[in-house]
Amino acid sequence: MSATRWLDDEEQRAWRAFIRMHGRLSARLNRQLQADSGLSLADYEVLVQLTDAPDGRLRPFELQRGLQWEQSRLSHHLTRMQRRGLVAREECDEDGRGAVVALTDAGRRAIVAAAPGHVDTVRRLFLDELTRDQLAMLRQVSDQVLARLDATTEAGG
Amino acid sequence: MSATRWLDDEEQRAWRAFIRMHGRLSARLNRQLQADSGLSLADYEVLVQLTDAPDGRLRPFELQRGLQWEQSRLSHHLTRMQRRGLVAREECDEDGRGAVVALTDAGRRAIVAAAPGHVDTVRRLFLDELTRDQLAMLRQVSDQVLARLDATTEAGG
DNA sequence: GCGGCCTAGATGATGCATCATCTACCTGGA
DNA sequence: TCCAGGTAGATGATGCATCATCTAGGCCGC
Repeated sequence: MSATRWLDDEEQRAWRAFIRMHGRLSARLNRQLQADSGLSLADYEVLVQLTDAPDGRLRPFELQRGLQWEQSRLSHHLTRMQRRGLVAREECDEDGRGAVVALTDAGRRAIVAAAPGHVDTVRRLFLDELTRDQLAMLRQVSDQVLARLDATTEAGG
Repeated sequence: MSATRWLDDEEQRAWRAFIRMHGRLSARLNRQLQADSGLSLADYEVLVQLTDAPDGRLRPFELQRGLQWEQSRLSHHLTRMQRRGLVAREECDEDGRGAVVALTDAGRRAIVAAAPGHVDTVRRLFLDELTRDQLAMLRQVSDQVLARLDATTEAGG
């Protein structure tokens, strides 16, 4: 490796501010969700995916693609959500290896109850703080970085 | 609460892209650090703070302010780092309640070894992807949101 | 129709994050 | 001087994230 190019002042500040902002924001969102509806942000995201799916049913690997989670994280998380009655696991007819995850009534009720407060908090703490231009740029930046992440394999990075 | 203002299309996309980008980016950074130097991102940040401190020593509450972590997270984390020999806990002369966290030689060696690869990865996966304007915008947005987070108490939010 | 390889998913171990709670010490006022 | 409240920090329990590994069924060429 050649000599390290350390971060200059502006890079340093931007990078640290970004990391810290995300950390604190997600902590707050988590706390609000947890306190008001007993769901974690992770639960919420799983439930959103299932709600958007026809019949409230998805194969775990579809869920995985939608969430971009690690497979084992998803599997463990589903186990916990199943234990709490938010989702159910069913057998899959088309593929003997597979499973189907189904939103339960309790799961549907939970997300319906949680959504307004969560959306409101996202607005108050984040979206309302940004101009429309800033929002567009943020999306642009996020998409660029995501493309970069997709493009680089684990090797070296 | 009044009727929920749901997210419009652009808000939805920007918000989700942002969340996903951060999640995947930090996962990659963590893996790289872990694989190449056996440190987590959290370890790294603690070590950075200590390295920047005079004499490699800080009170836990100073560390906490620098990192903006929860107190108990920090305490647990220090316990683990202490067990691995990266930091040491000492008694505090000025304040009988307090402690002092000191960077050990092993800790110093660990971060010196880890830094180049980490900085390089941050560049390759993130900074190099952004224009200078985008970087400035990101910092601006992060600071705005952080100010918002500071301004709102836990109550309601 | 069976050997190798792939994909779908579960699981045990371990480290991490958070919550609630606890101890010990400091500080200011009656 | 003593007690009330506040600050510094540690700790046990619990849920979460990741790694390595495992099972089982699908798929393909021979």
